Amino acid sequence: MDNKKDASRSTNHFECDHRMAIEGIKRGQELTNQLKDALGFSATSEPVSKLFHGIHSGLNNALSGLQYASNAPSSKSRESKKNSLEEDSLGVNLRRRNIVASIASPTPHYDGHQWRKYGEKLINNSKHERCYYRCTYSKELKCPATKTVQREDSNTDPPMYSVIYYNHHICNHKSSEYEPFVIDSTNFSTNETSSSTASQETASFEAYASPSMELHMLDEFGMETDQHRYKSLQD
DNA sequence: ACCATTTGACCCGG
DNA sequence: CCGGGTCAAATGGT
Repeated sequence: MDNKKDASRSTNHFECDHRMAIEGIKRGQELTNQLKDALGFSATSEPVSKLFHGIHSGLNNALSGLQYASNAPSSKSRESKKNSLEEDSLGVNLRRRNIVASIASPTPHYDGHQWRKYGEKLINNSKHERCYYRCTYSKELKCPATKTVQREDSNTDPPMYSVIYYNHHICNHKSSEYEPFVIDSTNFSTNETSSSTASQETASFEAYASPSMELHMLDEFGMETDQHRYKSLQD
């Protein structure tokens, strides 16, 4: 329409800074997760886990703020033959990718949402391919949430995957934005000892999760809950 | 037959 | 033009 590329010009160097800042924060998130893994059981003690929660919240807020600030509408004069899903009914641009969370996990699946794979790509300096998922309800409920999963190059015994979440879910939310979600788990010790034999899901663990807490939850409880489910998915 | 995944082509920004 | 993200027809499983 009438918005030209004027705004992007004046904030050009800011966008550059945003990029660097965002990269730095994402790096911080990854390292925080690695640190928590390295701490093992110690990381589950209340003061320490509160610290991690605080770190996650701070980083996540900073990330959200930066991404929101650098979210200025750019000149959209492109009109290709297939431009069907530029915007949905809510005006959400389905092609814009706003990072919501970035985690490293040995078990990137089953984070409380259903995903549908729509692509797979071998990335330049990576040994493994990156997989692209979108919310199962992206079509019915116009849910814009997507995620990418890529196995990291490091040959750790449980292979680690970098998971990046884009856009918040607008599906399946009932009353609160901070929806509690349930993960069934026998025992959720975060150290890697005796995790392979955990089998029957008898107990259920539930917790309230804020968006920043979600990072914490995903990484911390993803390990064992995913393990048996991952198998059933792959087999 | 239906639905999710696979996979090569296509799109698009840098 | 290249690299990363998405589309959509083909494929496979149930």
